[in-house]
Parts: sequence; C-alpha cells; structure tokens
Amino acid sequence: MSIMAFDWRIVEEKWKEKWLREGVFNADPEPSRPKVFITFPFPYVNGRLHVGHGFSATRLDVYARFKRMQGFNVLFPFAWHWTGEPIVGAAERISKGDEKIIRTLRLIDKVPQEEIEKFTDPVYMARYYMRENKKTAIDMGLSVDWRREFHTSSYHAAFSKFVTWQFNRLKKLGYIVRGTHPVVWCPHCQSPTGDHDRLEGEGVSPELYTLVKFKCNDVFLPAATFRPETIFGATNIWVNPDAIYVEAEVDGERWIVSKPTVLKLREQLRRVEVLRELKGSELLGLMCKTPLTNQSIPILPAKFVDPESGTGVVFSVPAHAPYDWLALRDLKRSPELLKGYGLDPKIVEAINPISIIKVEGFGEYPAIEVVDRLEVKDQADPKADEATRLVYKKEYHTGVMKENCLSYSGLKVSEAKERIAEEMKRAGLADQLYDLPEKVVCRCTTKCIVKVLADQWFLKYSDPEWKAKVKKLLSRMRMFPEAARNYFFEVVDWLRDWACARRTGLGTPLPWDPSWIVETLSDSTIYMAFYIVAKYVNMGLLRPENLTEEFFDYVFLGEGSLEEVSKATGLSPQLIDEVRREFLYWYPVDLRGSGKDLVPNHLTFFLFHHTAIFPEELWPKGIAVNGIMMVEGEKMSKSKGNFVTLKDVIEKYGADAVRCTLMIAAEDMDDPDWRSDACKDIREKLDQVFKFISSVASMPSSGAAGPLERWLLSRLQRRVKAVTEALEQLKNRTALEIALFEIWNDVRWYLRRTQAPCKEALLEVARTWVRLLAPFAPFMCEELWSLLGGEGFVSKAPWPSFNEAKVDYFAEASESLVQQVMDDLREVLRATGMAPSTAHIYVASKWKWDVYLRALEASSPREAIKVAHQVAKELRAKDPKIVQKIAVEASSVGGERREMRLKAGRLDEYEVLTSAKDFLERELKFEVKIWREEGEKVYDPRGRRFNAIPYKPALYLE
RNA sequence: GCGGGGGUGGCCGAGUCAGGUCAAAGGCGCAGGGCUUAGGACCCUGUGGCGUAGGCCUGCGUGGGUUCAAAUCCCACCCCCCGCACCA
Repeated sequence: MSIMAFDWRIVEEKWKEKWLREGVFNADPEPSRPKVFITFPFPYVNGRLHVGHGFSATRLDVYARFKRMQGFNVLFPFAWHWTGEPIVGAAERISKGDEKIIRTLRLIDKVPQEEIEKFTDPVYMARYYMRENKKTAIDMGLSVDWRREFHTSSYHAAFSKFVTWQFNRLKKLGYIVRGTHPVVWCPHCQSPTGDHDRLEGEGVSPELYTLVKFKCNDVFLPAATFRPETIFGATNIWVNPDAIYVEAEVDGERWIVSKPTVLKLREQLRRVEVLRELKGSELLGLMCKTPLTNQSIPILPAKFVDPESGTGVVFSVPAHAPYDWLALRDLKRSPELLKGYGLDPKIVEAINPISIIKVEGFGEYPAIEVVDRLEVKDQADPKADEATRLVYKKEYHTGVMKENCLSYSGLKVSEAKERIAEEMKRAGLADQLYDLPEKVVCRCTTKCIVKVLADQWFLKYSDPEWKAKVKKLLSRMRMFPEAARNYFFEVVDWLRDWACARRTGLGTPLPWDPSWIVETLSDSTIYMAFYIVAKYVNMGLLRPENLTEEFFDYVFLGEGSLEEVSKATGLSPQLIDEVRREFLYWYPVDLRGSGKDLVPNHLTFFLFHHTAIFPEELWPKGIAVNGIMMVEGEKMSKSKGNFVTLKDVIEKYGADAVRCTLMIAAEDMDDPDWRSDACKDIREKLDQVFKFISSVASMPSSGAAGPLERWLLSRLQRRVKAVTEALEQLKNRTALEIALFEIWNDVRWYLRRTQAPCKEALLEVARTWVRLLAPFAPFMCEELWSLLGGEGFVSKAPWPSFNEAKVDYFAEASESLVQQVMDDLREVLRATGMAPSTAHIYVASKWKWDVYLRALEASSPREAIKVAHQVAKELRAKDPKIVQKIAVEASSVGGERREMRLKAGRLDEYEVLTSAKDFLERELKFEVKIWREEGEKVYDPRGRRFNAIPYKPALYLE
C-alpha cells in the first residue's frame, strides 16, 4: 500500500464488514474471564441519531474497546425506544399535512418523499428510524453485540412481557400507588400541556395557593395567597369592582369568587353549583370577619385584582404587600372614587397598616418603604411587581413574626407560613387551590388551567425507605465524574411520586388496567436485564408465550424451581438454566452513561428500580455522566436548523474523525461543542498519523538504538501510563490529547533530533501508538495494525501495559538539557538581536553538581539554601553568590521534572552537549563550542563560565 | 427561589483536591521563516509588556486576607450556564 493513499471510506467499509462478519463484538459468558457490562440508554426513534447521541455513545464505546483490549469480556448491547407520545404525535401531524414537520424530515433527516408519506403510520416511522439509526451506529464503529437488539412497546411482544413482569413486581412490592395530581391542562385538547406543547408560559407549573376564608354574613370570600402568615396584618378585602363574581355552592359551602374561578375549582375535583352572578362593585362596603383574629374588615375596590388569577378575591396587608399599600394609598388620595361606589371615605381613612413581621434592614412597614424607594406611582405601575418580589424575598428569608401573631409570634416567616396554612386548613378556616402563576397558552391557542387528575398510577419515589436504598447504592457506586454523585443525592431527595401511566402513545399496557400504558421513562429502568433474554428471543429459542411471570422470577431473581418453571413455560430446564446463568454472568451493569440531562430522571429511576427489584449484589456498579452537545457554540435544535446528524458528518469526515472530534471536545460533565472546522483538522491529523505509521512499516532498516531511542521509548512509556490512567477515569479528552498530540510531538522531536532514525524504535512506537489510538479511531487502527503485521484485530489486541523498565530518567534529563540550552540560546538571540558566528557553551564544574543535587533533595527553599551553603563550605567553594543561585534554581524545580532530575543524578553535560553539537549547529546555524568550566585553556573572554550551573550552562555568543 | 456546574491568555481548554515544575500543558487561530512552480499539507520560530545575555514587570471574575511563596488555601462579593417533573 502506498503511503499516500489513505482512503478512509474504503478502510471504514472494509473493517466494519469484517467486524460484523466475524462477530468480533459478540459476547457470551466465559466464566473464567472477568466481564464488563456497559449500557447506553436506548435512543428514541423519532429522528436520526445526532452528534449528541454520538458523543455519549462513543464515550462508552471507547471505554468498552479499552476494556476489551485489556482482556475483559465486554458486553455492549443496543436497543431502541419506541415508547411515548412524540412518534404518534408526529405521525398525526404528517397526516394533517403539517408543513413544518415535513420540511424538517426532508431537510434535516433527509427522508425521501415516498417514505415521509408512509410516516402517517407511527409504527412505520419507528421501523424506518430504527433501521436507519442502526446503520449509523454501525458506521460509527460502536462495538455492539447486535444479536441482542430489540425495541420497546407492545409491538415487541417479548419486551412487553418483560415490562408486564416488572410492573406486576413493583406493584406487589408496594412501589406503585394511586393518587391525584395537578397538571397544566388544556381545556380544548383535554390533555396535559407539556412544556413543548406551549405557545406561552414555558416552564410554568401549578402552584399551590392557600385560600383564606373570610366570612361575610353567611358566605365565605376565599382569598388566594402565597402568604397566609400575613393574615394578622389584614386590613380589608380587595375585589375588582368591574369583574363578574359568582355566589356558588362549593362542596356544600357558600363562596363568592370571580367567575373564571368556577372552572378551576371544578377541574380540581370540587363540586361547584353557581347560584347567581354579581358585579364586584356589589360587594363593596360589606364587612368580613378575619379568621383566627375575628376582626371586622371592609371589602374595597382595587383595579390590580385580576379575576383570572387566584379567586379574584385578595386580602389586603398594606404593611407588607406593596400592591395592597398602593391600592390603599390610591383610595386615600381619591375619595371621590369611593363616593362613586357609594362608600364613605372615612372607612378608608380609618385604615392603617398593621406591622406583623420584623425584617432586617427595614422599619415598621417594609411595603411602604420599598414603594417609596422605588418610587412606584400607583397600583398600575409595573414597578409594583418588582417591589412585591423584593419584599417577599426579604421577608421570607429574614423575617420573624412579631408579638401580635398569637402562637406564631417569634417564628421565622418561612416556618410560620407552613404552619398557619396547615392549621387553618385543618380548622376549616382555609382551603387550597392550584393555579398558574403566569399565563400558559396551549399550542392550540387555548389558555391553560390547572386540572387535578384523579386516580392516576404513581411510582412512589417519595418513599423514604426506597430513597434510603438508592442513597445506599449511590454512596458505593463508581461515579464519573465524582461531582455527579452529589447531584444524584440531591435529585433523590427532591424526587416526588411519578405518574407512571399514560392514556396515549406507544407502549406496554399496564398489566392490571390495560386502559393505561406504562409511561415512557418507567418502562426503561431495568431493561438492561432484557438484553440477556433478547439474545435467546432473537435466536428463536424463546417465544413471547414462554416469557411468563415464573420465567422472569426464576431467571432474574432465582425464585421458584427449575421443574416448576419448565412446566409453566414449556421450556426445557436446560435452556432456562442457561439463561439464568448468562444473566448472573453479565449482571450487574458495570457502567451506564449518558448526558447530565438524564440525571434528574432516567438515570435516577434506573437506580430506584434496581434497588426495588434486584438483590443488592445485582445493583448497578457505575454511572458516567457527560455534558450536553452544543453545535458551533449554540444549543442544538431542529427548529434552529443547527441540527447535526451523525449520518451526515460520518459521510463527510469519516467515523474515526467524528469519534475523535467528539472525544476531544469535552470530558467529565463539560458540554462538548461540535465544530466542523475542528473535525476537518482532526481528519487531517489522522491522515498524517496514518501516513507516518504506514511509512514506518515500509521503512528500510537503519540507525542503531542509542540514547535518543531510549529517550523516545521512555517518553512512550509515560504516554502509555497517562492514557491508561485517563481512560480508567473516562477522561477521554485527556487520553486522546495525549494519544494523538503528545505522542506526535515526541515523534516529531525525535525525527528532528536524529539523522538516522532507528526502525526498530519507531516500530515499537508505531505498534504501541496504534493500540493507544484504537479505542478512538478503530477503523484506521485496524488498517494500521494489519499493515504493521499485528495479529488478529486491533480491537482485541492486548492493551499496551506500562513498562517501568523502559523509563529512562537519564535519557530524559539529558534531552531536557539540550532543550534548555537551545531555549536559552534563542532567548539571548532575541534579547540582543545579534547574529553570532559562534556560541560558546560552558558546563558547570563538578562541585556545583554536588551542591545542586543536594539542594534538589531538600524539602523547602530555605532548606535548599542551607544545605547548598553547607555543601559548598565542605567543598571550599569560594563564590557564595553562585551557591545561592544554584540553591534557588534547584528549589524552583518541582513535580515530574524534579523527580526526573533526582533519579537521573549527575549528568555529564559535556558529553551530552557534545553529542548534540551537530544538532544545535544545524538548528541554530552557527558554530557551537562546548567547554568545561574547570577545563584548561578555556576560551572565555568575558569570564562567563563561572555563571554555569547544572542544567543551565553558561553562554557566550560572538 | 431551590439544586447542580462554572468564570484562566485572541478562542477552546489543562492546572485548583495535596501552594513553589506557572507567563501558565495541548489544540485552534494569527504572524514570520523553510519547503514548494504556486496554493494546501508539512516543518521551524514567535504569539501579555519591556529588554543589546538567558532577565524583569504585569497577570488566572472582583475586593480583602493567610504565607518566604497563591491560578491553587481562607473570607466577602459579582457574573455565566444547566435542571426544577408527567417529557423523550
């Protein structure tokens, strides 16, 4: 093969086929070999795989390949997620001829028109993307055992049987409960409105308001509030005089609320019967009783009261709520307005704010102070919102209830709030209502409300004992990076019950109530166990009807006896036993990895379900969390049009280049950024490596091995060690940076230094290098491995092990001296601007080395100086200034370099530099003369030689 | 608001846990030179400022502090990104 002709298209095609044909990545139990079971969350099949998938999956694939080369029996399976709504939704939109989605499919996913037409069938669409994405995964070089492939939902009978077993099990264990739950709801679509289905109000979720009930004659006015603790400061009630209110029977009690409140209450499972409508103004002037304190307060008009928000009834706390103070002030300022409503201005004049909360940095009336400070004009001024937030925040965090708050006096506001709400509700003085703090509009343009769904099925993630188990697991798992562990702990604490069934979409019916479908995140928590079963299903040895409850109980949990299970399933005991043993071989999962966006949901659910169902020894061993893919510095999205599919970039740059670009983009939880320029650069770099290594293979033998070769191989060993350590920690970026760039730099320096490259040494470098790169650029490395005469596949070649015997500190120290001298010479050239004809180099005399090496051993600079002078005295050195300099120089050396110099010991600098003389002259283009400081007849017109210190020879240029 | 992660040179990004190897790895970009018919690739040099001798000054979000010594340790503050649920 010519060294110029590296066609990655041919090479990738060739090895891809070989891997598949020979089943290189198929893995079966081998009890004598240690195993590693690595899983990637199956992708959803509503579109093509993108570079984000590529990043997460390649990271795991690199680890899988690394471990495989280390001799582990590695299983890396793959499957597809069909469960959920979006595919069905997309199919519907296509049926309706939605241009937007059709254009996206055509332009981004590049789906042929005739296929798009068939996407009106969601199952067809899922099949299409499953097929396409599998091709891409293979093209990408993922080292997958494809015999275990499957997909989810009822369209895969065997998988459905598995989920049925899982959910029956969870229910039996008491982890599934029934309950009610508030959701954002579109009254038109009659379904929950998720974030992605909204025109307005992204991120808004139902908030729980307390309804404080004020009795007015024989009816109640329930005022909605986030601040029930301020009830002690209530001076009046606000209603909007122009809004329509209703008097209604609510669960047997008579309430007055704004008209839109009726629908809200009904959707929150309240029985509401409207008795009459009335205008807000009709309520003005009536007197109400405050709960707890039983004070009489009037109902007054305020324009800021929104009938759409809460109940349209607000209680006024002018001391602590800016809006209330503003509305009150507005009334005080315009008595004529009151008269218009037939109210006596004296009522308002008599109202004074009541201070009930002590707050740091504020006086009696924080609301008034903030209104004044921000110069809020009136209740219509937008600045009133800011004032409200400010007071709320400050009082919530630092406020304490004053002595006029009954038994709540002295409590922190944050505590009082909870307790008052709770106790008033219990006493029937308050109620509750969910509402949206901001407007939410459905895609269908309908304004959303909160609906409380009754009798939903929940996974009881709130269960403290369940949480405790997960925490136990978390504290002992391997976690990459370590910072993710804390994140998980927080998520576990924060997690509430999860609605685990839905009415629509693809999926597996809930076993005990088939009108529901198991929700998409809930059917994907322990399916890694199914990879073991799937192999037998795909071989035709297991059929869906064999997969009974007894079968899974036995295979996964060891429950029941072989005979019984054999009878129940109609399978041979041998087969059942084989599956059981295979399961026990591969389980538990050693590593599962994905983006950090899956931490608060999928990855945590994965842990929950494992602790619920499996015995401790089968709980997962490790999780890897990575960052979120960016594209050219921006978040990737189909709507933005910056969506990068793996298929496209693999076709353009080749899988090896794509893999390396992704792997060098980020590690740990940092967000990788896809830049096509970077990929182009990597492509060129790989081509260059290929060219070099293939040239080594065809190089005529030459040059004997000497110090330079020892240096090269010593460096190589350091690289081996560093790459291995990085890969163990999934530090892909670090590992590839060393494997691709640092080794390249070493080789370059070697080739520059030597006039006669040594083939043996270069072959050793090449053979090692190819294996270090193989997890990252497997296609190219297979090709190179075979060019170098390597045995079998590089994918299964032994990983280079660090050979300490080849680390040569002396060679490395010598080489660093040469580099130091060259740098110093250049520095002088730069500073003086001269073009010398000769450079004289003077190496330090022996006694200076004695001083230097002793100073180098010292533990601190102070110590180094002390030791240096001591040694110098013993040696009767005359120049304390140079001794000082040696000590300072020695103590400024640290880390790896210090270790190297200590281990190298004394260098014969004269010898080293003499052998590098030709090199220096060649590089610097002037004559180089090397002298010993203590030599005779030394040419040294400026007496420079006395400045020489170890590793820093003195220089004289002329 | 709560929680998680961050702020380093033109850019990306190591270094921070165990203070001195740090004007700060590596990559990209840029500039000069070499090679070449030319361009690309490749190789060399430079890339904070100053400097006719290998040095000095300034510097790692801001302001203090500890230390012989701080990007690294302590305190306070500012800023940025990402989650916050029925959704894959």
